[in-house]
Amino acid sequence: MKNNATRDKLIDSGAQLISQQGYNATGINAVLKTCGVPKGSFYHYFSSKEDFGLAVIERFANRYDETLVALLEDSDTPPLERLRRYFAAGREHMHECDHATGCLIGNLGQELSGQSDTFRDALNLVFQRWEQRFVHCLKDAQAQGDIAIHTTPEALASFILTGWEGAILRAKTLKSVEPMVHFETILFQQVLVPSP
Amino acid sequence: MKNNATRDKLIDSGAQLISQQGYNATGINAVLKTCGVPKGSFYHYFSSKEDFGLAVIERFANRYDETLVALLEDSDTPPLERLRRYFAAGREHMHECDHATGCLIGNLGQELSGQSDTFRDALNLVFQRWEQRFVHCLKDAQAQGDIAIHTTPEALASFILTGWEGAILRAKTLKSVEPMVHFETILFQQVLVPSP
DNA sequence: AAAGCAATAGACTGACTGGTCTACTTTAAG
DNA sequence: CTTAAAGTAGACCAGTCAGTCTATTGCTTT
Repeated sequence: MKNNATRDKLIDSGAQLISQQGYNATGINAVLKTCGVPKGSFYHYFSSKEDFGLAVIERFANRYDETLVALLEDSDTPPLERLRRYFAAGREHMHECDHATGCLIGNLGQELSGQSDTFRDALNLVFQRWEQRFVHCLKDAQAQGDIAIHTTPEALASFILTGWEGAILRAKTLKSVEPMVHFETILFQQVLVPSP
Repeated sequence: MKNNATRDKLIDSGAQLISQQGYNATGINAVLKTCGVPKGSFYHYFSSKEDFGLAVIERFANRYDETLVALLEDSDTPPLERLRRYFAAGREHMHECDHATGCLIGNLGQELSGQSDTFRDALNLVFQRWEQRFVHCLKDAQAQGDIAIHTTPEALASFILTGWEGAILRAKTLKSVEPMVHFETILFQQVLVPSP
């Protein structure tokens, strides 16, 4: 059986370093140093750095999906309020990391999707899963008459995800959540509105 | 005086490689190889890789600003039509680079703004310049009664820039301009509309 | 023609990269 | 108790990294 303790330590340290510095800028030795694991163990659990990177993505995506479900599929809360909470959580995270980390998947998507098709596919799947969560929430909002959807729920979900990711990117370079606030304001004021 | 020919070759090759692979993944030797310049010349014109990277950003920003002015401040064209053309040009570029390159400033913003404050400042200034171009165009549209601005032109410009950058990122991972189309559609359908 | 500087040229350096290799220790099964 | 496998440990490898160094070329100014 797999001893998950060491493996998990590697993935956690890796996720942290890669979030901060990016994939290419993060060396395996740096990961080993921060969690005190020798190199022999690393290549016992992972066949290569790419393999390791994919494991980091998978772990992050799975954990994040849990919080996403908790926020966006909470049937006790009105759909638009769920979205509000999702954005608030994102803003809070941005503060916590001092506007430096942002979104791991977004970061890696930017850095690696032109570099490796394997990574691009993996990241694309994560994004698609997220979009589906949005679609579900938007359909709920539509069903309850809270919003009118002039295109398709899928297109609107894409709009929200891309807009949010872009706002996170801009917040990093600006070191301020202001772009995230602007996005949210205009989104709720003009896009997520009921039919007139 | 500066011999600009060699320096320009270095910057152009660098911009191309960095666009494709990112900053950290692009080695100086690779740049030298693609344009047949010896290392002595590189360190004659640039004091370090960071200095070189900043020159690449500056060159790209200046060139891009020209096309931005040509598109967004063309007073012969209605403001919203100018925006349409801007988006169309972005989509075309995305096709040309096979959905791999995207936006150099966005890429570097993602990769470097957590890594170096010098880079972050430089990239932030470029984004701010772009936003000002949008602000100008949006004010024109407002003055002509084409759109109603419920927040401020600055907030709306931020919204458009971040949404567009996010759509480019998503287009890269999806290898399709679909997210860019969705963004444009919903933007013109629900955000850039006249007062009712 | 001589001097001086801008620019070219590329061998070289120490540090670091991802990855391999062998040796050792621990755990579990028969 | 024996044995095999899982996991730990880190020295080591070839290659690459950004950056330095010295030597040489070419042009300009005197």
